[in-house]
Amino acid sequence: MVQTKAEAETLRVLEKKRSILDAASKTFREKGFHKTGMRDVAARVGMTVGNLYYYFRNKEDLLAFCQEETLGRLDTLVRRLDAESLPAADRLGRLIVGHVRCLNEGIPGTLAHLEIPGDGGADLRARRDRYEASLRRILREGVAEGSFVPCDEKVAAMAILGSVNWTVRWFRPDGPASADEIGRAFAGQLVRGLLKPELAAGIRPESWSAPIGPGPESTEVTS
Amino acid sequence: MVQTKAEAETLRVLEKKRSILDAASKTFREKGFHKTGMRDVAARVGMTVGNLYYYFRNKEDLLAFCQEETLGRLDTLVRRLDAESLPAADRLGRLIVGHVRCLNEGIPGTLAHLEIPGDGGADLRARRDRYEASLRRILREGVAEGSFVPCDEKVAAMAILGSVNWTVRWFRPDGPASADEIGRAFAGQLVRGLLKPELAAGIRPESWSAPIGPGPESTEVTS
DNA sequence: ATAGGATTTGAACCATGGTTCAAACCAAGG
DNA sequence: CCTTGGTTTGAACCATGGTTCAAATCCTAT
Repeated sequence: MVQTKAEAETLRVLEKKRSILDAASKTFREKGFHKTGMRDVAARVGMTVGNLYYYFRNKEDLLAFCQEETLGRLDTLVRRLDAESLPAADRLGRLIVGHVRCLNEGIPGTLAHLEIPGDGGADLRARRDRYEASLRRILREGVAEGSFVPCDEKVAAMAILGSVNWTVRWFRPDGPASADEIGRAFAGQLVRGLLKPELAAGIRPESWSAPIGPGPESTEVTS
Repeated sequence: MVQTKAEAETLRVLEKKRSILDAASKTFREKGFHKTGMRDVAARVGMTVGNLYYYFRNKEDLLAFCQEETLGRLDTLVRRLDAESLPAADRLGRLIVGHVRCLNEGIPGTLAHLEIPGDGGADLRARRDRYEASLRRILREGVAEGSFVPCDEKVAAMAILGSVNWTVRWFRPDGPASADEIGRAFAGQLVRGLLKPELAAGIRPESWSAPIGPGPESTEVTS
């Protein structure tokens, strides 16, 4: 039972870390990363500044874990899409809806994706690159299978990423439209922009509203 | 001739201000606004820190003028488009190409458009809103004239703005593609996403490469 | 209960970087 | 010349905010 005890300890700590990350994430989103002080985050969780540093090495770490969270969700999203083999248009549509939801939905809606990771974020950059590669692959396959209009998948990918990432700049949970609705609207518009005109009439953005799982359990919150 | 003398004085100052703004703009773009110090800007123009404050009140002012510069270009772009009455698809295409070029082309390619203006930037926010309103109007007219698929012009506008504004995050002048090429690719993709499928085959993004004038002379660089 | 480690505190530390300022400099004009 | 006002300097000022730390507190095991 030594294991259980140790794990109980760890769980307590893990929950604390998670609550801190929640507070940090929200505050980052509300005030922006630079305008957010450690003291702000501390106040939000109801602890003191110094105590934060018992759980996280520094501010950048806080940001890094937030980004990791989001990237984790995006990862599972991609993995899930790869599992079921759908035509490129549907996969892209689902990816876009899922992406918008990952960034804007749920409690720890993370703005962090916008911030540029510091030097310590080489790992994060790599994961982000991998995600972008997945997106480009979908586009390439769409062109290959003849449903997408021929185009430079790199540029097309940036257009799509711009649209979806930009949402964190203006989307508000209490606004008139939900993240899911925004996502479907975006997906319809963006997929239609890639599809060959004769196929464009057949898309059904309503069906692209994939369920978003919480981040993978495997997300390590170990500093 | 007293006027001439006074104006000569002013011109000297104006040039100095412009060179400072150039340096600031470039450095902001390279290192980001927050990572850029006044000392960096000063070093770039070849003057000392304190001297900057003889020409500009503070750092935020520097940012404000950079944004004003870009907004000025976008303004003239819109005005020019309104002059010649084209179908909505062509106007939107030209707007997109022009926007991408405004943000990424030429010497003072300004990243500032991304940064969120502080309290002093109410004026800037208003101008930006006006620009976005113009974009939405084009979309609305496109829907009205029956060439665009029915959609929420507000959401569609955000998708477009996201794509084009995001370019400042990844576009590099020495990269493989020019701002104009990127702009045309974006325009093709984004316009096609809005057009009714039966019309989508007829678009010519090549023709949307509008000439970009320098910012309007009326741009006041008076602090 | 009590020792020992985990946790929390609050204050202080300190680098960064925006900003100020008085003195020096450098024209032109008288 | 020498005065005047626009310009430049370099150092210092100082608030902000991330970070550290020794002491206090709490929890758990023996």
